[in-house]
This record gives sequence, structure tokens and C-alpha cells, in this order.
Amino acid sequence: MKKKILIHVADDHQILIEGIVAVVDTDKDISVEGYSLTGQQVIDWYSNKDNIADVLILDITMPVIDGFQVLKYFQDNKIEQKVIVLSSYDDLRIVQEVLSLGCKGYISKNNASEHILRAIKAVANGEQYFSSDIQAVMVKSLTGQDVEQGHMPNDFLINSLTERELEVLKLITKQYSSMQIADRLCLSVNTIETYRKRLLKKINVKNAVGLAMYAVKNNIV
Amino acid sequence: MKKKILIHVADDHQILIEGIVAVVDTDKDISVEGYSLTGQQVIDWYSNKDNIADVLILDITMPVIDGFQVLKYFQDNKIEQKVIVLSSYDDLRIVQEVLSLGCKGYISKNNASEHILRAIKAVANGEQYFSSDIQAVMVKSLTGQDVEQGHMPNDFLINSLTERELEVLKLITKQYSSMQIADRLCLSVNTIETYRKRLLKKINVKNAVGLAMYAVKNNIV
DNA sequence: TTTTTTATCATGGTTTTCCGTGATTTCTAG
DNA sequence: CTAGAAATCACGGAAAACCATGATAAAAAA
Repeated sequence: MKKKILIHVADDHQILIEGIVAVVDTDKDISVEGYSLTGQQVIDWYSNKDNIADVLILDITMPVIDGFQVLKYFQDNKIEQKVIVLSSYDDLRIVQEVLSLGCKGYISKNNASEHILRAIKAVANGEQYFSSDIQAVMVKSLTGQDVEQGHMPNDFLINSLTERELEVLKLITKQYSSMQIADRLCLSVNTIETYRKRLLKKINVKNAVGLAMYAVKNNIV
Repeated sequence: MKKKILIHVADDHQILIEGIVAVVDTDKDISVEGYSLTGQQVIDWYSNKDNIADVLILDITMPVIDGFQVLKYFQDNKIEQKVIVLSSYDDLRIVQEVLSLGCKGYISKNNASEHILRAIKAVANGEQYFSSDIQAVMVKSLTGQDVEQGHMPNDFLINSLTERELEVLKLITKQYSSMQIADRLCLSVNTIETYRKRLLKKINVKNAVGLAMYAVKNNIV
């Protein structure tokens, strides 16, 4: 008898975990080792025992410590964990980001149930796996087509923002004016305006609204 | 033998439906009649056959036609359907909004699995049901405490925005300037500026960023 | 150590947003 | 029928955001 593939599931919505468990239970080759409801729990688990799971199913959107940070934790601590990211967003930048953080598969929640079993088996087997809609956006971007309402020519990812830029960005989303931000951070207004300009350029949006939308999308807020 | 409670589940994430089915299947008094993956499917279903489900589990966040619109459809067509709203957000305004649209229960996805069975039975029985974290925000608001980072004194709900206002708001979130919006809608720039001002006042935010954040929160975008 | 990045500030000019205030028309609900 | 939304437009002024460009010091990386 073959050894079962052990998976660990991390998602802040318990009900979604139940869904995955239900689907996975229909397959005799896979079994759920355990689950985490927060990013912190995942990190705790991997810091205590040695990793037992063959594959980690990881939600990106979690409060406090999100999927990105969990992946960074693995990277920083040289933990070689096969990870499949589960996300509501089919944004190419997120895909790029998690891939660069060493994740092996990416499936969209929209059609998770039909892809998850194949994804787990593929990744456990050392391959990569992407659900069909994610493949679609990847192909689109390769063929130069517009992806996600049209601002794809950006090499600029979340982590290319510096601490300060991120700080300013957050305050912008709180509707602070440049002057208020300057006061808050004890800096010159000119400096803040410079950050604004840089953010606009880096993120490649037209105005503060674009920055806010970007911040939301990448759950910076 | 008692009759089973029939439920219908609507959520755009298939995997979440599987989760609910898995949980509900553990209870002998409830069974899942069917499910919908889009708001349109829900409406279609209720417009064809006569309603068979005792309770509808409805996700608020769905593309194109969201939960709000489904509830409005019921209201407009005098369909008396017991509905439990399932949401990722514990924002009081959303709770108020769905309640005013005739929904009988509201549970947060965060702890859906522990509340869903009780919620279904309560609602099927003509009662109301709210998951614990939702009750918490309701209590907070009643005791006058701040709910959800502090701007709760607004009588201004999503539906108090007119069609035009909503249209302008959407374009603002797409980073259009007033002039561009005017062009797009074939209106005077002055008119658009008027809408901007009205939106700021109604929603009670400082600037366009605030409008964008509001739009995101209330999934207008 | 040299180069690059980050953080900081500045000047001057253009565009856009924000604010107050008020007016007309059409449509709708009392 | 009439009062009130809703949609439309206008003017003038203040504030804020956006744009271009460049500079300096410290820290980090190569």
C-alpha cells in the first residue's frame, strides 16, 4: 500500500477548511493531517514539530499574518515546504509574488473543488499546478494582453515598496492629506509629496484612489 | 418521522458550498436541496419553480449580482424566503442593510461551521439568528461604542445612493478624473463635481480615497 | 570600497479636487 | 396638485494633489 499524501490546510474560514476536508476525504491517497485558522498557527506549528505535511494548502487572505508572510517565514527559515496557495484573486501580481516566494501551486477559490485533488497530487509529486483560470491570466500576460483592467506592465511588486513608502501608503488610505501625514511622521510636506509621486510611479496608477485600491487588493489594509 | 429542513446554498466559491454540505450532512434534520454559484442562478431558480427551500444560505460577496441584489429581488417580487446571510464582514452597516432587506439571520464566515446548524434550525423555526461575533458588534453599537474603526454615526446606507451617484462612484474608483467622467457620461464637469461633493457628504468621508474605500467595503466594486 | 538604494528636502508650475452656494427641470409620492 | 427627490448645470475661490527635476546624507549591497 502506497503512503498517503499528508496535507495541512490553513484558512481563516473554518467552513472552507471543512469543504477541503470533505473533498479530500473522497480520495484515498490523500489525508488531512491538520489545519490552522491563522497565519500565526501555521508558523507555530512549523516551529515546534518537524514538518510532517507533504503539502500545505495556504490561503493568502488571513488577518494579521497573511499567506505572504507565512511564505516569507518558510523562506527565511529555510523550511522546504511544498505549498499550494488558495486565493480569491486571480491577480497576476499575486501569482508572481507567491511564486517568487517559493510556492508550487496556485488555485483560485472559484474552482478549487475541481482542481484541489489534482493540484495536491501534482505538487506532492514535485510538479507545479495552476487552476485553469489562473493559467488563463498567465497566458494572457505572456501574450501581452491586458490582465485585470489593464495595468500589467509593472515589474513593481508589493515587496518593492520600502517601509516608509508603505507607511505613507497606509496613511493615504486613511484619507490623510500630505500635510497631515507630514505632521504625523514629523517630516516635511515636500518629502511626503515625493513619496506620493514615487508610489504613483511604482504602482503605476493615476492618483491616490489608485493607490488605495492597490492597497486593498494586496491587503496592505 | 419529522420532515427535513431543506436548504439552498448560494456562494460563488464552490469549495465553501462543499464545506456547508459537509457540515449539514452531519445533521439528520437538515438536507441540502441544491446550490447556486451566482446571484443570477439564485434568481433564476426562484423565478422558475416555486420555492422549495425552507432556508436559503446566501453569500453577500458574489460577482455581478451580489447577495444584496438577491434580497432586493425577493422583496420586489414578494417572495417570502427565509434567508441566512453568510459574510466575511462583520460590518454593522452590512448587517443593518441585509436585515432591512428581510434577512433573518447573519453569520460570519469566521465561525460559520459552529453556528450554521443552529442558525438553520432557528431560522427554519421562524426565529432570528446571529453568530457570536456579529452579536458582539451589534451590542457594541447599541452601547454607543465605536464599531469598525470609528465612523458609525451614518444614516447613509448603500441604497441611499442614487443610480447616478453610484455610477460616478464606480468611475472614481477606476481613477477617472471629473473631466474624464464627464466625457464618459456626456455630462458637464460641473455636474460631476456636484456628484463628488454629494458623495463625500453622504458617505461622510474626506476625499476620493475615502469614497474608494467605502466602495470596496460595500462591494460596490 | 564603490555603487545603489533609501530617506530626506526643495522650487516652481499645472491640474484636480474640494467647498459654498444656488438654479432649473423632470419625476414621483403624498 | 404639490412638495420633495433626483438629475442637471454654473461660478469663484481655496486647498490639495500631481508633475518635473534635482540635491544631500546615510545605509545597504555589490
